[in-house]
Amino acid sequence: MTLDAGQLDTEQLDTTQLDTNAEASPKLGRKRDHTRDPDILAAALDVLAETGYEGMTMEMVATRAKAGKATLYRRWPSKGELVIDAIACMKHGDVDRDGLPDTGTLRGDLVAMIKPHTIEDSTRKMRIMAGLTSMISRSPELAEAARVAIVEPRASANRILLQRAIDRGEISADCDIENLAVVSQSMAIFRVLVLQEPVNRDFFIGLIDGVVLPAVGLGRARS
Amino acid sequence: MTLDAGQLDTEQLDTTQLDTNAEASPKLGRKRDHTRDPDILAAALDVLAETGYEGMTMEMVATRAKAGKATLYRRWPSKGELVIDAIACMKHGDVDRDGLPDTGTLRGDLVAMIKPHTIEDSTRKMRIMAGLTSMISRSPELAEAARVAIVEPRASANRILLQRAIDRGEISADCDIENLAVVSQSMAIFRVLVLQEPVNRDFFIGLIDGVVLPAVGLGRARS
DNA sequence: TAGATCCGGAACTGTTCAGTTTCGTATAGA
DNA sequence: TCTATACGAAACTGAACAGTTCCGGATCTA
Repeated sequence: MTLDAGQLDTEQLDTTQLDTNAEASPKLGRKRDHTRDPDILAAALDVLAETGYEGMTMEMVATRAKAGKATLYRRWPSKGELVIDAIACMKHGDVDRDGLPDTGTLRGDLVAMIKPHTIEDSTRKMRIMAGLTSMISRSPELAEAARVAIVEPRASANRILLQRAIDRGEISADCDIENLAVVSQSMAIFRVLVLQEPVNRDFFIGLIDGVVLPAVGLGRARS
Repeated sequence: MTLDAGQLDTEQLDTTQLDTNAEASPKLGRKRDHTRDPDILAAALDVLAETGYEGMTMEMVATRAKAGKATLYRRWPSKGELVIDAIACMKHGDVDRDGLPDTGTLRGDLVAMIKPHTIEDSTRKMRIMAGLTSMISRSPELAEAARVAIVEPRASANRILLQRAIDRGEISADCDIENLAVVSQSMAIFRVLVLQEPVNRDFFIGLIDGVVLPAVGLGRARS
């Protein structure tokens, strides 16, 4: 069993090494770039999404990244740390207020969030999440990395949209922002993980019109 | 890797064997009871909840059930089938209409569903679910078994309560029953799996008052 | 071109675990 | 009591895989 990623006292080393290597020792025969890192991390995420943590082997990651296993271990001390790093380095999408849609209505904003790109991205993240679940309960670092990289970005976007709707007087100020901000993610993970059904545009629209908007006093339950 | 449970053409054999063994061959020196089955299945669920599918070893299950590994393999052809059987044989709680609370209000009914026993049971099921996720995407039988034993009972209970509320005119008939019936489960799994936070009475009450009731036109968003 | 360094590939080690086999024992029916 | 059978325990087999080691070639600097 590989509980190894569980209790690490060395997780500090990771970032430390990264910084050090990137800046120091320019005297040598070659830049100590770790040029292959992005390829390897991307490969790790791919394999993770496809096979899950337990099904993922270092061989698979190496092969997919056209690298040698040795290269992986030169850079990360274990499979667990590689995965944590891969999650942490995920490009965690749109968090900035100004990049968010602002259509004037909550429904407009929520619907505007559903772009093909977003659905694709979301599905991939759900799959990665699914692949992580067994490990998450054993590794606090991994749980935190996943929360920051996958859950928070979308949750905080939703929080902002809801708050704007409150500010403009569109919805009541005492609605349950915290829960509502993660409803769609929860339902999406449930759908992918448990029901094995696709998460598509219709699903999200149905959620907005059937749950979120009614829950803030807009939509069908009032009409 | 143990994808074994994936494509089985023999899952019929399971129940067939059960029935056959229970009734046939009373000629022998001992009833062919498979007396140890319940202990073993219970042990399997325990280990599953604690360590997940990948972490669970046949040794653990045998030890916990005070049985030998050989006994397990005499009864089930593989680890995958044992797990499927364990899930399928789970006592899937209150599904009958008459056992459900009927307090006269939707809120009363939903709150009445939250008994300490239910929370405990729910938490255990969430953990088992968490332990299954990696395998669910590879085994349709397992996915189906989990849906029937874990998801459906509660979802259909919620559907009934919502329908009753509609019938008595308490809530609008065009509310999104299908989605609302799985909101609390989705959020609970999300909370356990991803956020690693406890699922307790307050959480469920918060969900009822902050999401479900507002979404059907009752509760804070209307008041 | 020479020297240092990084990389990919491939062979290797050790462990874990699913599944098997064997054996001594307990038990229920004749 | 005798006999057939199910059982627990323990040893065993074989495969998969994390992590290591070694080497030959590529690439950059001087």
